[in-house]
Amino acid sequence: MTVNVLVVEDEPAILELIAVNLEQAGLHVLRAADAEAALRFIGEALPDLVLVDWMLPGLSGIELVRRLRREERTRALPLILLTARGAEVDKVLGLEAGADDYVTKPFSPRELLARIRAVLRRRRPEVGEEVLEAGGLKLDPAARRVLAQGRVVSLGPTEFRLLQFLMAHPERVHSRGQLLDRVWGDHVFVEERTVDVHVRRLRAALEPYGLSGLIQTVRGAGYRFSVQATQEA
Amino acid sequence: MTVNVLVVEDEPAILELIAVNLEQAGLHVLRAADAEAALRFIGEALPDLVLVDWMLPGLSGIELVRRLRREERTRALPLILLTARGAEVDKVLGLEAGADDYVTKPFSPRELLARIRAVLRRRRPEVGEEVLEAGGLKLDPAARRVLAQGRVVSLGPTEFRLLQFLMAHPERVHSRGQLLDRVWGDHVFVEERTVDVHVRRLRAALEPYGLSGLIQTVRGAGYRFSVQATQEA
DNA sequence: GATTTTTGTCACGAAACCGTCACCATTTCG
DNA sequence: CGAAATGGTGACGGTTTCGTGACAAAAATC
Repeated sequence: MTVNVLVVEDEPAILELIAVNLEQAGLHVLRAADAEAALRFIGEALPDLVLVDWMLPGLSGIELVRRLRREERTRALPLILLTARGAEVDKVLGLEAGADDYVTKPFSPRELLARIRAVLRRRRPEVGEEVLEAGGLKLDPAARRVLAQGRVVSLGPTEFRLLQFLMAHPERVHSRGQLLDRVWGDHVFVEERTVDVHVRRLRAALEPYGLSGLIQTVRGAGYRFSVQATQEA
Repeated sequence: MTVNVLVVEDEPAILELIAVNLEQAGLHVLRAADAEAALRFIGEALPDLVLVDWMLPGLSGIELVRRLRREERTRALPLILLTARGAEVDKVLGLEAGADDYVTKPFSPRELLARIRAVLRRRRPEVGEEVLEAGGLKLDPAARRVLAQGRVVSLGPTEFRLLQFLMAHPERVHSRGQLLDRVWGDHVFVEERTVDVHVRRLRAALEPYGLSGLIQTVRGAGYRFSVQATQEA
């Protein structure tokens, strides 16, 4: 899960300083020297977060923030403003314009990273929060807990996500490729057979509770979560 | 220090009337036409006070109040409800939902301002005044005291707040990031692993009283306060 | 101002988890 | 029937994650 951060800063030295720090922390850094370039970048692909310097040639940082907040597509884009000194006015203006946070220069790399993390996690996902219940199984995403016949089932993170996806799309065959995309993520490179192993682990975890046959193999196609029995005689 | 007031009102004329009055009194006014917009505003930056109209399109004012009171972050946010006429039912409902005060339309600017000042003066002491009790534990925020099986447990301030938050939101996994935001505060920058250490200290403090397993680790996700046992088989 | 408590960070080790492979059983099809 | 394809299964090394004890800085207390 790489995080893309767009840094908008006209001073090359500072830009590189920031970029190196962020990249050391495992973030992927996109660079823009002014607001126009930033807008072009964002127009092509939405980054996960934008770091904007307050003072920019041409369109100022605060104007950039306002522009981004006006557009529907970029309204929820996390923004952090870099303000020069402890100019209180700027901070207030910046936050009012719609920035999620501000960092005053000079700043420590740690502070910057901490703020970035804070802003990134503040976005509330709220997707897939509903409790799934089927065939004697109850999966609660908020509690990250699975109950089989009312008893707690211990699952690893991947098995949990796999079961969650299968239960969310029951009575439907999913190919190994689809499962890799939806459960592991589109960008990961793992063998398709890995899915088999996780299915096996999932089955093994459910089997002690008398729940077998819920996850069915469809030869040549993939796997399916089904409450209905598959008796074909 | 300027006071930010968020006014939630769908009638543009009334909204402007209120806004002009408040701004003349030196307050800074943020405007929202409905509850959804208000939630977005509040999500970005907490105002000092929120003025909510009772009648709103979509999510009603009272629903907005309830939502805000449910969330830990906005629990202490001062709220004033604008009710139509002297409908006694509405007043009671509004106050029960968690509003700090109500103002009936039509109102004089002086009255509104007076109420605002009054509410701001007696700002809520702290989040969560209620006594929490679960799994042999009893946490009293007012007394800042925790009882385990009736005996006093000695906890540091941070451990206390951590336990309070966990007990206030039980049976739910909280990531280290969320815990940092809500126990330490959004603008505190500490390592995520610090949460681990405090959880350990909390566990160590509870363990002498035979209370273990209350704070559970969910690998790859975070921690959970749960009364249900995790023992399988 | 000195002592005690609290707090954040780190290093280390244990445990859990993951991806891959080899091997075997079963099915499919020439 | 035999070969190829497909999926189940157990095991193994590498990585990630978490618990734990120690330590120094900061804060509170006396």
